This record gives sequence, C-alpha cells and structure tokens, in this order.
Amino acid sequence: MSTNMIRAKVFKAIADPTRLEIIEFLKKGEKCQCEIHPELEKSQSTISQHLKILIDCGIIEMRRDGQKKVYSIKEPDILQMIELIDDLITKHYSQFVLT
Amino acid sequence: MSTNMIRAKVFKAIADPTRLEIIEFLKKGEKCQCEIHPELEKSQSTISQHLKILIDCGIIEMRRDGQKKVYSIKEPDILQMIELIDDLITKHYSQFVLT
DNA sequence: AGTATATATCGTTATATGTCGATATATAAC
DNA sequence: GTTATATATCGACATATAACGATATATACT
Repeated sequence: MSTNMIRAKVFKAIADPTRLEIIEFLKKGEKCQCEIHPELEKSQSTISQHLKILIDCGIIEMRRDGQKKVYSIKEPDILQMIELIDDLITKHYSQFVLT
Repeated sequence: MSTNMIRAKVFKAIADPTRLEIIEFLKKGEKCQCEIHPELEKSQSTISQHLKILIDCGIIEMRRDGQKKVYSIKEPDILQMIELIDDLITKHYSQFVLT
C-alpha cells in the first residue's frame, strides 16, 4: 500500500461528522460507549463501528472497566489537526466574503 | 451546516490518495493541469474534478496562464497536517510491532 | 445457572465517491 | 474564422461509506 493510500485512510477516519463529534466529546475526558451513543443520538451499533475505525488508526484507545469499555484520545495531535482545519476554514470563508 | 460537517468536508477533500498525490506534486512548484494528469497517470477528466475539490475548500489555488490553468498550494498548513498524519502513522505502526 | 447491562457483528439499505469516455467550452495561434 | 490545445461538464458505472435493527457475545451480579 502506497504512502498516500495509508495517509488517505487515516484522513478518512477523521473525515466524518460523527467521528469528529466523538473526538470532541472525548476531549472532556474518557467516556464509555454507553455514554457516547446517547450523547450523540446515534444507535449503539453505529457508535460501536465508528469507535472501531478511530481505534484502528490509532487516534483513540480503549480500556476495559468491568462491563464497560472506556475510550479516550490516544493521539492529542489530532486536536492540533482540527485546529489547523479550523484555521483553513476561517481563512477560506473570510476570503469568500471579501471577493 | 454544523461545524463538524464543515470540518468533515475539508478533511474529506484531503482524504484521497489521488488528491494527496496532487498536493505532493504541487510541492515542487506550480503546475498546469496538463502536467498533472500525465504525471499521475489518471484521465484529464479525473484530475480536473479532483482539482476542483481542492480549490473549493481552499487548499490550492489557480491562475490562468494563456490556454493553461496553473495550480499551486494556497494553504501551506496542509503540508504540516500531512506531517502530523505521518507522525501518527509511524507511532501506530511501531506500536503494532512492539505489541 | 440465570438475568441484566454493555458491546460487537451481521445483513440490508441509501447515499456518496472515484473513475472514465464522450462531449462541450475556452483560449491561443494561424 | 479555423484549427489545435487545454480544461470543464455530463452520464454512467462500480465501489465505498454511513446508518440501522436484529442478533450474538461478553462481563457482572445474584
């Protein structure tokens, strides 16, 4: 698999509104899946699959806590990436206004 | 449109191997479309559409030069984001090796 | 062992995405 | 104006993705 295919896979893992919501929610601290899916108003099944995608590319991590599985941000650089995207969005939109 | 939907849209714009190849090619300097599609071995139609996506989210920009349209990286932060992704990939894979 | 809670997986569906060939449009050169 | 080159758009197709309900599995508690 080429470098850019791997890169694309990781970017794709981030490039979804629901997964970005999960990342934002985990900024508040570690959360179990049973807290995440009611918060985001998505089915348990859906959240389970999104969490798997984020784990598989190393963005979040999981530990068991009894019956629960508790998720947290593993790679804080992800937050920096979201800030960079926000900067880009701000610049792009302000340019739209100006032109 | 929610913040995370906009963020997702921009991340999606980056999250494609062909578009990442375009970005890499443009690191060498500005290029016209007629240089890009033979280099990447994709159809002119395909490259045209990818360039539009990158322009629409403000990652690259275009200027006309006679018959040609010349493209360049508008937002160098994109390169920093790719570096962050590469770090994440490196960490994730090395962890796999260790465990 | 039996029940309750939490999570994972399966099968299905709707929509989005990437790609191409064919064609349309735009600019330059003659 | 005609021709050549460069780019954009259209229509079609294959594949990927996101979502869900239903069901299976795993853990904890009696």
